[in-house]
Amino acid sequence: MNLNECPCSGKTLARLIQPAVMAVLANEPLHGYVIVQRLTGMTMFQDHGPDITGVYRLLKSMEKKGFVTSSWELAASGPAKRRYALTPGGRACLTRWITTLRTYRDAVSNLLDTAAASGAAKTRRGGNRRTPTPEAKSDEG
Amino acid sequence: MNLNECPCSGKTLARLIQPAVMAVLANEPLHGYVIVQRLTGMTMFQDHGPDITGVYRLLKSMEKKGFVTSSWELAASGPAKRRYALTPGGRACLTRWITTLRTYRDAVSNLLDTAAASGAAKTRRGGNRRTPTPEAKSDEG
DNA sequence: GTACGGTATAAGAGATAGTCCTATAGTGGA
DNA sequence: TCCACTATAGGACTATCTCTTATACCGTAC
Repeated sequence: MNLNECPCSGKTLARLIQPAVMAVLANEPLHGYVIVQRLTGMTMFQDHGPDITGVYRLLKSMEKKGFVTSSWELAASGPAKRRYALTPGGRACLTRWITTLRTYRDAVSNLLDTAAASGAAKTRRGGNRRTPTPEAKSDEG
Repeated sequence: MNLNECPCSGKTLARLIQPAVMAVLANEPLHGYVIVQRLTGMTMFQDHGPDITGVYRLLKSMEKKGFVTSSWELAASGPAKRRYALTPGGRACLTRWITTLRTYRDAVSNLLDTAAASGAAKTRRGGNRRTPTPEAKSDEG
């Protein structure tokens, strides 16, 4: 029982790299490496950043699905870079993601309410502040 | 390119079954089947409900990790039921989940902002914000 | 002139999580 | 007997994610 190995630590909260990549690509075509840097600055990857291999792998699969296109960029100096751009299909996917994310955020809030109402959060004593939440009036607890 | 097979459809938005199960178990010990029914009523599983096999599988793994305990309940009629109860360790995990979920909700909001700001949501017309992207003038290929 | 770190891409192997299909067992109704 | 509902669960598969390792180019330090 090591809570640091548990998903509750927040380390493995993912499954959202796809929309995150699409979101940064929606602004402008970028190289994989730059995408990773952008993602690293995002809230969802705060301290650790996404796995680089995973991002490249994802970009490959996204290209296969037609969500992005890529082209090699040969600069005068430095290694070749692959430049990824969002396709109209990818943009449609991102648009749908936005709806999904709203639902998701809602679901997480709902889950938070359920969890908080269960009393699991009451580890600390000293008067659980009677939050004026709507469920305060329900006859539960 | 079938968006119905894409995670953006919201079908595969999961990874949160664990805290959901813990949240419903925090109130009272329950049978697996009842847990599934409770989950089905939650926002995050609105229309489809969780996979039953997955929930039983999860409960097993949670027991192995020490987050729940189980005991067989032999009623006068009907098949034997396994009754799951949250352990103190499981409760600690749930408490941590609450913090994680807040962070997660925050991250999703942040991602929503990024995605919405990218203009992906602007499927409707109404004057596309004049954002002459830098690569509009460079002809890279 | 090579060792090191940064930029840039990517495959292999494995872990984890979740879904679909199937199997079991008891109860009750048509 | 067949079917539906309650109740639990394994097998096989897929998707996703991580860890390790590999490559190639570049600049700087020693």
